[in-house]
This record gives sequence, structure tokens and C-alpha cells, in this order.
Amino acid sequence: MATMHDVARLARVSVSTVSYVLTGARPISQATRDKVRAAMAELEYQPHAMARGLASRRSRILGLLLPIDDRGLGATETAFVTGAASAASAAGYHLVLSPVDADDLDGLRRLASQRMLDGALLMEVQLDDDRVAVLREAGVPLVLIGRTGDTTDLSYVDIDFDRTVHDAVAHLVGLGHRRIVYVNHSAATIAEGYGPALRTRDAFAAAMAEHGVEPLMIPAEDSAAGGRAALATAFDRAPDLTAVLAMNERAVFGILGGLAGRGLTVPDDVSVVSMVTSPQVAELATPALTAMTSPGSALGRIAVEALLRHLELDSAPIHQELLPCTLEVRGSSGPPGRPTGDTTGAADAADPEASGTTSKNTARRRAATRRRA
Amino acid sequence: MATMHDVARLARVSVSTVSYVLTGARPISQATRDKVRAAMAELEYQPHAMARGLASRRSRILGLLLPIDDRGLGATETAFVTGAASAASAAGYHLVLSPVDADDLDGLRRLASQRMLDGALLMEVQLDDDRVAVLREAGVPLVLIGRTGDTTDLSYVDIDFDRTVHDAVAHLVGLGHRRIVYVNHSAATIAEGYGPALRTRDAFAAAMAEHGVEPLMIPAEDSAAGGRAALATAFDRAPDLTAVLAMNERAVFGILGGLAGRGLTVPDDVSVVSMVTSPQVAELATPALTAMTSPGSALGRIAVEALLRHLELDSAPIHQELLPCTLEVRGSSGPPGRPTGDTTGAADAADPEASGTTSKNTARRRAATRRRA
DNA sequence: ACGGTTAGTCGAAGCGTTTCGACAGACCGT
DNA sequence: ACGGTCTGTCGAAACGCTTCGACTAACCGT
Repeated sequence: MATMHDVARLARVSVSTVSYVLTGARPISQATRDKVRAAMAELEYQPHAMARGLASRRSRILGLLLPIDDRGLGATETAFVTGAASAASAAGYHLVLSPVDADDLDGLRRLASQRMLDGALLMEVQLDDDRVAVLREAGVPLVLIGRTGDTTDLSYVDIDFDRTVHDAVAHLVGLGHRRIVYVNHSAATIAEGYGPALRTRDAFAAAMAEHGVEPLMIPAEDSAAGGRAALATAFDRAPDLTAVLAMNERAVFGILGGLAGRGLTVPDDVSVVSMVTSPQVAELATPALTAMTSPGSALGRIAVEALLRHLELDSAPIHQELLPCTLEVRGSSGPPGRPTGDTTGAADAADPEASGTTSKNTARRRAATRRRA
Repeated sequence: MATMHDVARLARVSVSTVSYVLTGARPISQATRDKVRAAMAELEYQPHAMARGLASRRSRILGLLLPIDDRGLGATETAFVTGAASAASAAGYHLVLSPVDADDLDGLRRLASQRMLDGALLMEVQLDDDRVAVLREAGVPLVLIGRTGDTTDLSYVDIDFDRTVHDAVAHLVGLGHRRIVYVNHSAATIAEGYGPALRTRDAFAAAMAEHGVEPLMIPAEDSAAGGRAALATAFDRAPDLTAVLAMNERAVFGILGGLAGRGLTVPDDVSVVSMVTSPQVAELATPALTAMTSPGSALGRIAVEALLRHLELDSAPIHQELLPCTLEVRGSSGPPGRPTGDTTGAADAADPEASGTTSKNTARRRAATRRRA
């Protein structure tokens, strides 16, 4: 493997000159630069990452700190990770995946003092997250994905839950729904201060108030069974509900199953909209889910770019950005249909070639015929 | 930040002694070791990763080379990634995520010559994968996840597709099914030599032959629509089919939808078993899918451990290991029921509290009553 | 013609480790 | 009492780069 020395010798210049050609830290004449470039090409020179890192005190490595979770990453988180990785890679940086237990602060401190990370992205941030303080003390620039309660002087990117909920509610209200139930994460999750659950809860209340309708909210465990249970509660509390807005990717499938079990069809009898969902997951349901698509990979990219800006100029202003999920209408939402209590919802008869779109349209048409308003 | 020098001074020993305490490369007396340890603790010393990497020529960084895919990672791949990350982390290594376009061999070469990676894990290996040669030339030890066609001298971990298919078929045949259709990945995917598609295809033919029944195989695009289309073809070719074995996590949901659309219930009319699937995804379906659960995170762990063994001793024997997916019976498989053509499959009447298990059992019981054999 | 910039290059001193050779003692069998 | 092997420690030389200070030559306005 060729070193800078070899290049310098071949180009008949000093090592420092080669370095300057590479980094542009000082002006080098065109002629010399060409010579050096030629030598590098001939020797297939590649700078040694560790040596460069040691000398320059910049590793060009970014850390992605993900809590070593019980249930692994969802599709949204995965998209975030790959988005961040590509962005880092495009900028000539490396992204290391560091699973650190959320409350292993010593481990985190150790990681930070190894001086291997130029900066870090912190995933799954809690409203009150000690990791932030640890990283700051260690002098590691960071960007949060998500938000702590107090965001002063902190860069973050996060989903714009307010706007997302607002748009979702607007979609449903626009279709004519008045009785909308919001299925959130579990009570325990809410209690422990999980930001998205809290923020969407408040946003839902606000959005419903804005439309002058009463908000109904139900927590659900993150599972199909949880969704089913939540649905049962929902029907107890609001037998006349016509739409479900679900924050819970897992529960939503249980809700779908529960509706089918009651002989209710989607979207004719009940519309279902899923929050913060990836298209891949939305497409799995039948009918495909109308969903607020999470900007997973964009979040990753933006977070990395913001972090890099902090590294280039440490005077760079903090970056706080919220991205909304975008509404993608698929087959699971439509105008409210028959009055509730009508429970003759046998599945459509065989129509083997029916695509998602087709069935959506048929459903819509049928529902429209029956519309009460 | 304290350096080794500081520690040495405080402990009144030489720097090299401190180093030996740390690495154990040479014997150090208990007394000295204690002094040094105390000094390190007092100064909160942490070795500087880059310096150590430069001097020792070992970065303690492993690369995870993932193709910069169109559709992102599935649940299985994600589990693999996190499994690998934790294993690396537990061994004191770091895992960098390097998205490299599968045919950007120059980029790969560049990455490898930066000497930043002690070793690499190669994901989504094709039967004939040039990346292997590039990495070998660059002298980067590697472990494949998946297999190339020729695996001489190559370490890999992969799913034991033979056994997985075999077990799945045995499960269905054991329940009494004879007419089983195998839904594979798309024809294009098969044509381009995607290992899992080819291997499962052959394994399915073999397993069916073993039971003396005729194999029927149908390719499907990786989407719900693809699944629906495949199902239609399947019914054309084998109107009497009673079970579907699907290799395609996306298509399987289309198949489920398609069956419901025809008024067929699962598993009473048709059993569905999904191959290489994560529990999380299997639970999304209603009824929950009987599936061959992929050993995603175990694969990641094992791959890392094998790679580390190569790094410690470069004479370490190559590691080739196949892990089967394990059968997890959920609600979508049962004994074959009514004769095909019976199409009165209205969904079960409202039973809001029905859990996956309960409905599975009821289904079983009902189906058993009707069994023909 | 003169100090003052600026462009272009070089040599050397790090950066914080590991590792090699050397060496002093202790301990061995003979 | 004698070479020989171990144990424990040290100093110094890498590892391959960046960066600082210094120097030369050219160019500026006056």
C-alpha cells in the first residue's frame, strides 16, 4: 500500500506538499498539483484513515447511537438509518452503528472519550434524556432525532407531529367524519414520557377542537391484540365511530382484523388512517392503508447534513427542523357510509384481479351512494 | 483528555509499561499493574482509538457492506444488522454501515484501501459476486451473509433453505395437504441468480418429490399485487390447491387479501405458510401467519463472531454455517378443509375479543370436523 | 528602490499508541 | 559457580498523516 511518502518521492516534492494538494489547506501551483495527482494515480494512493484521523484530530466517523431495543427497529427507523448512512457516505464520512443501552451512561461516556466519533446522532430521544448531557460534556457535537423537552442550544430533526395529526384529521373531517377515535401507544409508553405519543395526543385534541368535534383517545399496546382490544374499547365508548386514526403501526393491523371480525368493512363502514407509517407497511394491508408516510430517510439525511455543518464550522447555528408525514391516500379511507349498527359486512365476492386501486374506487362509489350528508 | 503519557507519569512507569498493562502483550508484575490501573482510573483514561489503530494496524472497526438498495431493508435484514452491531459492540469492536452500490467496485476498492476496516460482512451476496474478489485482493477478511456459487475458502453464514423448505413442507403435508403451491420471488429475480429464490425452488421440488406429490411453483412480484396475481395463476393451474407456501414477505399479504376476496378463509379453505419471515411481520396478518421465522439477529451475531475469529488468528479455519428458519405455527395453517369450489367464506361474525390463538383453535376445530381424509 | 503582501514549497515536530531490542535480576539445573 | 531461560521494565523507533514556522521569489503600491 502506497503511503504519502511514496507519492512525494515519485512526484519529487515534499510530503507536506502532497498533503496540501489533498486537503487544499495551502495554495499549490497547478503544475505541482498535476505532478502529485499523477503520482497518486500511478500508485493508487489512498490516504490511511487512521493516520489522517490521528494527525488531524478528525476521524470522519459519525456515530449513530441507537438504544439497544427490545423489539428491534421499525420500518421508519430503518429508513432513517439507511438515509443517514448514505448521506454520510456521500459526504466522505463513515457511520458507525453504536447500540448503547439508553441508561448505560458510562458506556456512552467511554464511547465518547475514545475520540473515535466526530459527532453523533441520537435516536429515540426521550423527553428527558441524560445521554444528551453526557455527550455534551464529552464535547461530541450531536444532532437529535426526536426532541427532548428543553431544546435550547440543541440541534434536532423530528417529525412534525402537530402538522401530521392536523393533516390526518383534516383528511378525515374533509371526507365527512365526525366521530374519530385516536389510537395511541400504550398507557405505559405515554406515562414514561415518549414524545411522539404525547405530542400527537395533544395535537389530536387541538385538531379536533379546531373542527368543533369531540376527541376520543384510546391507548393500545404495540401489538395486533392491543389494537383489537383498543377497538373494543372504542366501540364501547363511541358506538357511532366512523373513523380510526392510529399512531401505532402494530396495533393498526389488529384494528383491521377486529373490524373484519365484526363484519365491518374498510373503508365503507369505518375508515382507518395510520400515522407515521412506511409505504411498505401500508401496502401490506388489504385494503392498502391510507397513511401519513414518515419521512424516514429524509430525516436521516437532514440530520447528517446538519451534523456535518456543525463539524465544518463549529460556530454553525443550531438546526431545528420538523418534517411532516405526508398523507398518502390508499384504500382504507373514504366517506363515512352506512349508519353504525349495520353489520352485514361480508367481504366482497370473489374478484381475483382486483387491485388495491380498483377496490378502493368501487368502495368509494358504493359508499358515496349511501352517504347521509 | 488524559493520554498514556499522563498515566505513565502518575504511575511512575514508562509508557510502554502502561501499554503492556493494557494489552497484556508482555508480563507485568501485579504491583505495577495495580499502580497503573489506579492511575488510569484517577485520570479516567481512555485509549485514543485512532492512535491505537495507527500503531497497531488494527482499527477494531468492522464494515457492514450493504447494497444501496431500492426498497430498503426488510425486517430480517434489519435484525441481522442490529444483531451484528451488538455482537461487535460486545467484543469491543465498532460496526460501520457502508452502503456501497453492488456494482461500484471502485468505490469498494477505495473503501478497502483506506485501511479503516479490519474486516467486512457482505450482505445480499449474489451467486456470482465480484465484490468478494475485490475485498480479497485488498486483503480484507470477510464473512458473507448468504452464499456465492463457489464457496471454496469463503466463510459464510446463511439460512438453511433446504431444511427450512423441508420443514415447511413437512408441516403442511403432516396436516394432510397434498396440493401445495410455492410462491417464489419474481421471475426476474430468479433469472438474475438470486440465491434464496433458486435454492428454495430446488428444495421445494425435492421436498415434494420426497412426499410423492407434485410440486407447483409460481413466481410473484414483491408486492401485494404480485401476490394476488400469483394466486390467480395458482388457482388456474391447480383449482384444488389447499395450501400456499410463500417465499415472499410482500406477496404473502396480497395472497391473503386475494383469498379473502374470493371468499376463502384461512386456514379453513387454504393454509398459508410464509417463509423467512420475522415474527413482527407474521403477527400483522389476520389470522397471524404460520411462518418459518428467520434467524436474523443470530445470523448477524454468528457472522461477526466468525469474522473476529479470523482477525485474532488469521489461520482460523473458515466458517460455513447454515441456520434453518424455525417453524412457528400461528393461525394461518391447519388441516385441509372443505372441498375447493366451496366459496361461502363470509368472515366470522363479530367476536371482538377474539385473540389470534382463540380464532386459530376454533378454526382448527371446525376444519377438523369437515376433513375428508 | 523599498518594505509589505502573497503564492508556493519545504523540513520537522507532533498526534497517542504499539512494539522491538535491550537489559537487569531472579531462578534453574548441573 | 556458570551459562541459560524467564520475568519485568525501559527507551526509542515506528505508524502515516497534518500543520506550523520558515524561507524564497514574485508582485504590489508608492
